[in-house]
Amino acid sequence: MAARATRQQIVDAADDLFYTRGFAATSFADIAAAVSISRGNFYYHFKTKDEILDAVIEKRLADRERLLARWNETATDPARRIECFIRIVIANQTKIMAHGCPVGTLVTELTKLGHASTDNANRIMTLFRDWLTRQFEDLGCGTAALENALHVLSWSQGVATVAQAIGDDAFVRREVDRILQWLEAVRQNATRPH
Amino acid sequence: MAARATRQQIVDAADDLFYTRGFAATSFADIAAAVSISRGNFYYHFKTKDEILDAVIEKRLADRERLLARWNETATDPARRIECFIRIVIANQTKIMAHGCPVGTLVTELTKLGHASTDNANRIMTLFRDWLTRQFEDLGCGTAALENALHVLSWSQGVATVAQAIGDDAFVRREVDRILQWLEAVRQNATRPH
DNA sequence: AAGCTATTAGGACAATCATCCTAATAGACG
DNA sequence: CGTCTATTAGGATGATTGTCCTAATAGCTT
Repeated sequence: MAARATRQQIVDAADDLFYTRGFAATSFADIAAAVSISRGNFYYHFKTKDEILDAVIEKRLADRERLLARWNETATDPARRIECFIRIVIANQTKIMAHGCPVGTLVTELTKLGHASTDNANRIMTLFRDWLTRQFEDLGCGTAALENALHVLSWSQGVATVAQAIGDDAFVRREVDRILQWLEAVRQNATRPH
Repeated sequence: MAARATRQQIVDAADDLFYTRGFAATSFADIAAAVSISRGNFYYHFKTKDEILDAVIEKRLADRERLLARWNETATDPARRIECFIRIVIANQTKIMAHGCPVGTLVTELTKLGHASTDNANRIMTLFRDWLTRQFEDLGCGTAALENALHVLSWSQGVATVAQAIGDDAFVRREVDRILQWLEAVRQNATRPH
C-alpha cells in the first residue's frame, strides 16, 4: 500500500480515538489495531506519540479551514455564516452528547497534561474565534466584534459540555433558538445605526 | 497520626491533583508524594484508585452543598443567589484559566474514559442544575425554570472552557456582565406578569 | 528477471503503573 | 510495663506503556 494512504489511515483513526477516548487514554496499540497494522509499521510513519498528535491537530485544523471556506462561499450574509457555526451543535448533536466538543475537550486535556502541543491545539480555537470576529465585523459590530465572537464560541463550548454531561435532547435545540434570537438582535442593532 | 487525618490529607491532595492534572494522569505515587506518605500506607486507606475518585467526588459534592447552603442563608432573593453562582467564575478566575471548571472537566474526562463513576461525578453537575432550577422557580419562572437553570449552567461551562483556552482577562468580566443583564431581564419579566 | 528502496511485521527494551503483600512501628488499654 | 491493634513503610509483581531495533516483504526501475 502507498505510504501516504497508510499514514492517512493512521491519522484518521487517531483523530477518532483521540476524540472519543482522549489523547492520553489512547495507546499506540489502540491506533494500530484500529488500522490493522503492526506497531512496527506504525513506528515507520510516526516516531513518537506527539508526532501523531501534531498530525491530528493539523488535520483537524485543515478540516475546519475547509468548513469555514465552504461557509464563506455558500452564505453571503455574515449573520448566515455565524448561523452555520451555531447549527453545527445540532448537526453533530449525537457525537457531542457522547464525547463533547472535539476542539474544547482536546485543549482542556492537553492543558492539564502540560503538553507541549497545547498552543498548537489552541490554533483551532483561535481559528474559529478569528473567523467569527471577522463575521461580526462584516456585520458592522465594530469594536464589539471580538467580544461577540468570544460570546458565540463560549456559548458553543458551554452547550457541548452540558449536553455531554446531562444529555438533554431539547436543551440543545432551545439553546440554539436562544442564541439565534440574540444574533438577530445583534444584527439589527449593528446595521441600523450606521 | 489519626487515620481520619491521613485519609483527609489524601483526599485533599487527590482533589487538587485530579483538578490540576486530571484523574488519569495522576498516579498513586503522585498523591502519596504530595502527602509525604508511603504507597503502602496509601493502600491501607484506599484499596483502589477508583475508591479515591469516589471519595474525591463525595468531598466535592459536600463542599458544593455547603456552598449552596451558605448562599441560601446569606442571600434571601433568588436572583441574588443566582448571582452568587455566576460570580464564582470571577472569584476562581485564576484557577479556572489554568485548569478549567473542576466539575465540567472531571465529567468530561470520566465520560471519555468510560469510567464507572461518571454518573457519580455528574451528581455535582445536577446538584447545581437542581439548585438553580429551584432559584428560578422562586423567581417565578414557572416551567421555564429548568430551561433557565441549564442556560446559566451552560454559560458557566462555556466561560470556563474559553477562559482556559484563550485566557482573556476581560472576557470573563464581560461575560459576567452580560449574563447578569440577562438575569435582571428574566427577573423583571418573571415577577411582573404574576 | 534482478536489484534496490519503500514499506511492513513482530519482538525487545526500560519505565511506569495499579495493586498486593509482609514486616515494622506507634498508640491505646489492660 | 506489656500486649494488642491500628497505622505506616517499603518492596514485589504482573500488566501496560512508548520507544526502538532488526528482519522480512512488496513494488518499482532497469
